[in-house]
Amino acid sequence: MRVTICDMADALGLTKSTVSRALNGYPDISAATRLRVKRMAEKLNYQPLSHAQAIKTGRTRSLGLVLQLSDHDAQRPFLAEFLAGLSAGASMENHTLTVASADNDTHLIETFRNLLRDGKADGFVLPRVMVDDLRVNMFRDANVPFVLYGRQDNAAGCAWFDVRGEDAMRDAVLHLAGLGHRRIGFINGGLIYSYAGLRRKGFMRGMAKAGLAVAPELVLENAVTFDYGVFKGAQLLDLANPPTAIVCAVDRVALGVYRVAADRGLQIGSDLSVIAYDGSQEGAHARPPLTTFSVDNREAGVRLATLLIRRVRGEPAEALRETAAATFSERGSTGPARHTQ
Amino acid sequence: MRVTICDMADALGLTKSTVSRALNGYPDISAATRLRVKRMAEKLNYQPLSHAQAIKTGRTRSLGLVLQLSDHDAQRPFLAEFLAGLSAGASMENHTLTVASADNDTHLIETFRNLLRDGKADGFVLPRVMVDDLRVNMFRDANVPFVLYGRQDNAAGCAWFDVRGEDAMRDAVLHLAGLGHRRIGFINGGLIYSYAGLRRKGFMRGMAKAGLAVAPELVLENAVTFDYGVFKGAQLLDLANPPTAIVCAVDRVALGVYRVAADRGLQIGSDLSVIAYDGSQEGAHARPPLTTFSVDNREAGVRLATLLIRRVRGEPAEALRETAAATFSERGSTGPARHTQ
DNA sequence: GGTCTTGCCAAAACCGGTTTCGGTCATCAG
DNA sequence: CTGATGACCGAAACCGGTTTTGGCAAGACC
Repeated sequence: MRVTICDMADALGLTKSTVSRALNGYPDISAATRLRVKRMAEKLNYQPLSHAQAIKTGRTRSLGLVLQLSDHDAQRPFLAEFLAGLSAGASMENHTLTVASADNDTHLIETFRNLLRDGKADGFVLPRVMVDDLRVNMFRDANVPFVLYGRQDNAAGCAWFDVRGEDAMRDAVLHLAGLGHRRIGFINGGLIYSYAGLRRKGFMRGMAKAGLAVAPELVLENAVTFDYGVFKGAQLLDLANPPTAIVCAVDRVALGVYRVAADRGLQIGSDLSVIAYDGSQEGAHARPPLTTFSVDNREAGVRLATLLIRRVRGEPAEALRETAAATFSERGSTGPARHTQ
Repeated sequence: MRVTICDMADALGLTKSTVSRALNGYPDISAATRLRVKRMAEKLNYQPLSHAQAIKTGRTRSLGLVLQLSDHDAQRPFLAEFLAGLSAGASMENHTLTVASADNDTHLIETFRNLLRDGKADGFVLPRVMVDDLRVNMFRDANVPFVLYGRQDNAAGCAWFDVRGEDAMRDAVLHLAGLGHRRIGFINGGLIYSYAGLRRKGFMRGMAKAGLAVAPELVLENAVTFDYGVFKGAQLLDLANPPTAIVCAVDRVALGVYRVAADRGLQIGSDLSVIAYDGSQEGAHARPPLTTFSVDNREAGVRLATLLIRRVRGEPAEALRETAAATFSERGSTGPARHTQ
């Protein structure tokens, strides 16, 4: 049987109200009693029943995550790691993770509303932040705690964790420039996502730092899948003066570029250098293995969970913002530029 | 504000006890009153607060899923679809999905226990069923509702949904035999998992049905990843009399075989035929696209959720068993046998 | 030495439900 | 006409917590 607050009260010779207030840090409990209660809780392994608390407090110690199915599947391979991190971070603070899904926008807000109304989530983790994000606007107005995996220009009320993709893109350019590449192409991700703007900026900064001019025809946008990689890659390689290296904002797109290169008889690594971003398994198994910037999605999950819990507990959003660096995984898809034109 | 049972009672001129019993189908409520109450619930959009109910009933209308991180990552690409199905199936019956994770076996049972003790899950979905499964033994003894994604020999008390991998393996063999292949290799998945035995049996049945003898050196086991595919694939192709076709129990392994074939200058589809199982994206993007048996993991999630809910509601496990067929996705990695030796 | 705080805890109400226990009324048999 | 029977619903207790209110004793103040 579970040990209840009444068991605690009996064991201590106190009333349950005193036990409750001792555990919740009310000021009218003497330090001695508080300590005695906490010790006993430890000893009996007492954990208040979250949904019994919830009926008064409204909070169930659970974090919400809603998967958007309409979303292209680029995120999916990373989902397991991300979830593992989220649930691990949550359970560190005795929270749990509630996962729901929605297939379109109306269903999405309905799902959020139901989870909130039924107290299934005290706050939400919002992955794949968009430039103009429905969810952010909703929660900001409704004063619901949330934390972003990604950043937002309209930052008021937003807590977040993000990996600095812009730095990765910059470093990718610098790495390629160091190998002698001067015509470097860029295939960006989906412009609706907030990461895309950052990564383009990073690419630009890298080019500037390397003293290279950006040829507008070498900068493409909105590629998020393998098929888009094929399409945009062809666009670049079919230019009269094609790039000798391509930076992709997303691993899968780079694999599309691999395909195009193969079709044209180009060897990745010698004829064409490619650097991408994500650190996916598929990239590691590609041939040659894809040089990329790896993102630790598990750690991201852990960070996001702890940030969200602190947010739920009332800390201001502005104090809950973290970023981390991606780690460069040099694997073999880059090489020195053939001809420095 | 939420509408509570008291609001309902007021609106109806009844007491909350009557409202509660009417909604829960107690027999001492007249049909007329019951109808009136249900109509009003509809009208006011009344939903009992699950954690308020839980404090008496012990059930929160939530399904549990614990991710095992120690597990190799073969399942991960499918996780998103699977989760989407689970949460969709759950929400169809007004349930939610609680996801946790564990990195080893002791942590695993502790995680399950905590979720149960805190009423975070009324029952569990158990993916990746093993031949000798700790979780199954635990829950069977403790009388905790659960449902398997996979089957169990020791079937007592087990409800399940599964895709008939054995039929797929059989059909794979028959397809290859139809193309003239006579030396057909088989690379099975992890023997600790219950699916492996079934798939081997399916392969054997296919061979028998095609009138082909099984060469023991052509049947390998325990390959679950790309790297294993490389290893076992090499083992087969380095034989003095190598197979002209290989059936793989897992897509990723087939991709390893692709690699080995490429290293030996063999064209997949003409020099070597390959059929696998899973229906992964990576397989579809491989070159040539991998012929495989696709599994609808989303649908599996939906089915499992509904089965588990019925199990929680008290239906006997034996009545809650379903299987489905995988769908053959012919994509280009098979071809007629070169030489019928 | 009486009153006024203050510190500390008990008592009781409450949260939104479920469940047990009675009580009323119509019906029906004797 | 009376007593028993059932159908139906209200009253109240309960679940495991939180929060408000109340009260007592010790110390501070004048």
